[in-house]
Amino acid sequence: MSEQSPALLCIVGATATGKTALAVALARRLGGEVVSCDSMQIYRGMNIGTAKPSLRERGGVRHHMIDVADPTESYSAARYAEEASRAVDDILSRGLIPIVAGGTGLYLQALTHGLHDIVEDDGQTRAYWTDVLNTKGPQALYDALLQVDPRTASRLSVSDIRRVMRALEVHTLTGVPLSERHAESQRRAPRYRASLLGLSLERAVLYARIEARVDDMMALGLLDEVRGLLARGVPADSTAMQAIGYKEMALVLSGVSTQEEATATVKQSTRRYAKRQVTWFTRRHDVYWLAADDENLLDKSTEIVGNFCLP
RNA sequence: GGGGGAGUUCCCGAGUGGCCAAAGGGGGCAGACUGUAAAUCUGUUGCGUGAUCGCUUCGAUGGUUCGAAUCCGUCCUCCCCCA
Repeated sequence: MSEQSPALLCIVGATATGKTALAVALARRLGGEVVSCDSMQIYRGMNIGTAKPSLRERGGVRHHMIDVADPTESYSAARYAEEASRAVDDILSRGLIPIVAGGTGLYLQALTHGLHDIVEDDGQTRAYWTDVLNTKGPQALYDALLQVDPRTASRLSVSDIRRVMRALEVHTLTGVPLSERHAESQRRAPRYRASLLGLSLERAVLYARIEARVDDMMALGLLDEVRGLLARGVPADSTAMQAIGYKEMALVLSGVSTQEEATATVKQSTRRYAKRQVTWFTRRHDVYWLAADDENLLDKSTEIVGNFCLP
């Protein structure tokens, strides 16, 4: 057992701030490989709408955790943590520097700190609680949680059905309240000593970039990409099809909305998503923020990486 | 030219004399987040940094009334019908 967990450089920030480009540039300069941390770029065939870096954009740098799942599967944070850490360790073992880049906060946390121990769904538990929800309603579900795990219940809202449900599942499956499992997992040492480099952008600039990017996606044929996915049998209610840009295009294809309306919705949803990302990463106080549009971004980040991030 | 209807807070839209700074929805802003996370959820949203307080607001203006977004007059704008 090594005395301390390995250092891990992570580039975070809202969508459209240039995380990938910086990661690639740093990888080339420092001799590294990129590990994507994006819950949607993992899906094969979802390229345009996820702004998946093209081969050209990858600049000859090897990328991991992209195209690792089929859109018909539903992925998870735990699976990401598992597979991504394998990739990271592999890169380290080859003497290279892994550079994690991405905006999915939960996935990053799962990778660097781990989740509480994995709980396999036995195929019945979720069905049971879903039935309770359907027959007795959300309040009954919440009350049930209140009985077995008041601590978790108290921080959740009755209408936060997903989390209430999950907490109940965990308890049913393990007999241990989720709150206790959280506390346990927090006591464990993080898997990596993550150094976070955050790319920030003035809100108006960020939003303008987002709008331009969505227009580009439309011009590149996002609608056709979605048409192809659906034709290939990707269910409209799959996790993958909940991605911003995809669910909206699906509505266009089914005649529910016009392309103009859908495009506007995509822009709006992306702005909100970006804001949530900002909130997520701002909460962490260990992020070293840099202006994404700084002329000397690469030099500055190289310097910071040298000073703080690498052993 | 005649008849009818409508103008409400960023938007849509309730509200027909006091309990209305004004329902609800949208949007905006802020926050949360441990196996769906580009998902899901929460709070807030006229001004006065807070207020059981004050001020300004419901097309404009003038009235009625102890009191008006709500009633009356006039004007402006929009829509529909008849000519």
